[in-house]
Amino acid sequence: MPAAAPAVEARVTDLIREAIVRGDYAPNQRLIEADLSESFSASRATVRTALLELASEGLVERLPNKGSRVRAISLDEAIEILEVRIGLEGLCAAKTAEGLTDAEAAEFEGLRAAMLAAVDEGDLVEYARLHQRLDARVRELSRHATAAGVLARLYAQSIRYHFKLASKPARAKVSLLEHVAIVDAILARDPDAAERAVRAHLLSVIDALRDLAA
Amino acid sequence: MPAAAPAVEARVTDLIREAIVRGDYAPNQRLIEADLSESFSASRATVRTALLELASEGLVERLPNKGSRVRAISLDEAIEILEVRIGLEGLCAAKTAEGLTDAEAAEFEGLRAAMLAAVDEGDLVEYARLHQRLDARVRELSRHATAAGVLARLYAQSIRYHFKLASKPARAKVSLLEHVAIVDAILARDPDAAERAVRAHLLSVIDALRDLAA
DNA sequence: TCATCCAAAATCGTTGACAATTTCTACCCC
DNA sequence: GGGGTAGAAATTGTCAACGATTTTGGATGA
Repeated sequence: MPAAAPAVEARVTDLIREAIVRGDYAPNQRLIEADLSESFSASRATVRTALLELASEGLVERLPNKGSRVRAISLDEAIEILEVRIGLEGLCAAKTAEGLTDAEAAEFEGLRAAMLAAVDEGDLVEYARLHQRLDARVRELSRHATAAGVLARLYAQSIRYHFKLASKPARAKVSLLEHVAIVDAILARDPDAAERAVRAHLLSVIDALRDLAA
Repeated sequence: MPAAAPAVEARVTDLIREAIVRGDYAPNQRLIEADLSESFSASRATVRTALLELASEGLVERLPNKGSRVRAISLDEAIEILEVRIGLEGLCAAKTAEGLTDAEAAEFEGLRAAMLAAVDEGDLVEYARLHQRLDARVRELSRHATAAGVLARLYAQSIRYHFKLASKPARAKVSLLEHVAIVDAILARDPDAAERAVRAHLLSVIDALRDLAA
């Protein structure tokens, strides 16, 4: 049996999603089915399916009989997404703190040390990678499929704003302290403190985003 | 122009969704494209698109090369959904309390009176209708499209459990008090109190659901 | 009896073509 | 010259057919 090639459909969806997230297609740019069909050498129906899927993820906007376009996330929407994330990531952090195993605790200690080192060395890219990994692990270890699923979607939508924030050096120091507080609360196995720490962090991100716009 | 007939695609999606929510198709029942195609007299491609859409809403489960089935929401999942709703509905209630106009306040006072009357008369069906309307209005008036969108999806998924709870007469009295508390907090234009009231209510629903299973 | 294998049926995935709708363009009339 | 209009071009929506994959049922042999 040849190494189980993934369905074309799923593959095309991923390719288009990556292209959007990477910024190959500008916000509000029209996505014409026939063009994508040629670009990715897939049938138009396959592309159509992919666009449908991406529309449900919030990355693409579909107007009946008028085609698809890359959905532009406004600053207001980005803030809305962060507000929703307060509730969801707070929940995940609390659950993670509640059910933390010793092995998981060790992993978080490692991440905390690595984040501190990265910021100390001024390596913003590495720090961004690490704190994304921290967020992802908190979501996974919460074992809360519903919250994790919703968060994954929201995250993809607002990725553009993540880049903008991550490029501000002054932001890293604030962000670091907040993330350390989150890790500390989880390591203390204190669900309430973890939820509060997440809330504080995301409120701070909202403020930073507002400043960025002003 | 003739009253803008909706696209067949959207119509079929709605029909299948209603059939699932109404319970015409049992959980885990296989949904065969060819059969649905005949039932709704639409092409298989249209049905396929509809199933894809419903899968993204969480109502249908799609296994690659193995077809679609009505997704069965386990009790654990229903509880997860309620946990997520705490964060989201709490947010909506806070926003609604924050920006409440006098006209909206009058509407909530009317709903509160109607709910009290319905439970007093033992009309459980009317009470269920009213408190669903209350929830919906809180979502709408929060003007938080992101939270409202996520909530709409989660609500459709867990509708089966709503029915189960709504049919317990003893539950109505508890539920009524909690909803009155929510309305009171909103009318007082106190965001924090509204969020706490929503949290208390949903935690109580989680308990009730656990009892139901035991 | 039971496990194994193979063929046939059922079902999904993909494609190309056609129909319906929207958008663009050139033209005409005022 | 401006505005509206008919027709053409571009694009999406729908369909039926073909190919690929999975499941089913029964025949075979130990």
